[in-house]
Amino acid sequence: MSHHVSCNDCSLSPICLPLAVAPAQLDQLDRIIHRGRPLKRGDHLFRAADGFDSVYAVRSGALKTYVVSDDGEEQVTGFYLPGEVLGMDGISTAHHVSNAKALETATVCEIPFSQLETLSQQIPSLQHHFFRLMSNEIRADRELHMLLGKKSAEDRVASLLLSLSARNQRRGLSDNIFRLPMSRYDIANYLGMAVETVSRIFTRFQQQNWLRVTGREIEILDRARLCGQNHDPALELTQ
Amino acid sequence: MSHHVSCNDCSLSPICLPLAVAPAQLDQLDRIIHRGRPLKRGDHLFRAADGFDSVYAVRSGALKTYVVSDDGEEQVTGFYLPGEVLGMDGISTAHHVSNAKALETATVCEIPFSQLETLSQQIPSLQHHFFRLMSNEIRADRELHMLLGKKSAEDRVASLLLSLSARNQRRGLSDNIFRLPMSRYDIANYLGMAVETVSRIFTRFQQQNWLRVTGREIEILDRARLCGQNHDPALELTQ
DNA sequence: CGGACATTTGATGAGAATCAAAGCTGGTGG
DNA sequence: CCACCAGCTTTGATTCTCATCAAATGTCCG
Repeated sequence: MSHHVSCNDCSLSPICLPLAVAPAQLDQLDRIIHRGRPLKRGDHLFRAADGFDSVYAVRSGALKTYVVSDDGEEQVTGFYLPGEVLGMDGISTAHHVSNAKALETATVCEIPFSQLETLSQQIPSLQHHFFRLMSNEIRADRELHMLLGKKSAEDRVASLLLSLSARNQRRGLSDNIFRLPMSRYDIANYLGMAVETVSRIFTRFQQQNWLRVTGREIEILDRARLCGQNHDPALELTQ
Repeated sequence: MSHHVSCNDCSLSPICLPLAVAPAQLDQLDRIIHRGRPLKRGDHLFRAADGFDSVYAVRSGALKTYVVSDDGEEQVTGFYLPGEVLGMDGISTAHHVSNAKALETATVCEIPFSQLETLSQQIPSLQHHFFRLMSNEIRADRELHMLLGKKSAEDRVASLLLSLSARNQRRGLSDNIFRLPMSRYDIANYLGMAVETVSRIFTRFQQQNWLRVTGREIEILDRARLCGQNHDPALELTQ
């Protein structure tokens, strides 16, 4: 029980699980949470086929999840930043179905799921919040489905950048200047494209002055264009 | 309260929500469920931006869900067959985020969500089952992510056929001969490809004797090949 | 029977993957 | 503290899968 920071002291509590729990009951939640030692870049938090016991909230750093197909291909399925919860895809199978790997030094809070279920029986708002969390994950997946099914490579990259931007803002950080925790490979894989294409798109965005890119440092210069993208036929004529 | 069939009498109960509820408590679940009048092909069960009140279990027929992007493009996000639950993506937003439309005459059971939450407080196995249902949806989305991100058009079509086959089997129907409830357009849209490509792939599968296709009637002739797909380089040489 | 829509087939083209190779970076150890 | 190396990133050339365009055919339903 080394790194004992209670939810009370955690700066993420307004956007993390405590959000759903009245101050009077926060201790109950706090008691079931384990704070692990930091993960180093490349360390696995869990692997597919590990028994499923817990979900995890990111406290610092960043992780990715990925699945591996029968023929050995990896598919990055998500990026997780501080305040976000991962591991929920294992609930239905008693074992994890994806792998979770630290993209950089990271700390997580472990939340044993059966205890969380018990606690949810006593705290309706916690049950509700957890349903919402999972629902949110499903909703995001629907949007991703649209992105992968219907959108161009440029749209996909823009969309990921805007998502990261919004999530930074949610944590009270700058939404215009931030650092990508993941490699171009991870971005490409997540978005279903080749690394080279991601790289070229960063270059193109930069030439158009929509973005300033220095390695993994990103500055968004023209959010409107990045949102709208170039699909508006009227727009194209005026350029 | 017209079409009153209780869960007790429903042939789907072994694969639907009642699966999670002890016989003694089934009445409680039964009482909160509304059985609506049948939907005709093309009718909407709900639309994005409708208030979210309920989730729905399919009793007969089939539905699709879809989202519409800012620029008006539709993306089919799922197909729902008897015994399956839809609408869970609306939990987190208080309104639905997708649209649900009947692909053919269909009946559904409406399950008011707040009552389901209350009941879940009393029946732990129901809470657990619902977590599992949502987790399952997330897991399926991860697999779809892989499909859209990494797999060829042929793989995608094969994979959808196998999924429908498995879901038919789960309902006690034939897993080799079944009818597609959706159009080629819906298949193409769901899988992120053009109608013409879907059509060509059906033709190709048929020429290889992996499949017999008559309109929407499907017969799977060579399941192994359909699963394995054509990634085996040795195989390609011999053809 | 007719018409709208669904499906199939063919020809062409575009976007992005792949192949190839040259910088760049950051972490490690001397 | 700096040099080195593996892995990351960029850029260019070529290829290929699949989208798009066009049009014929089929099918279901009123």
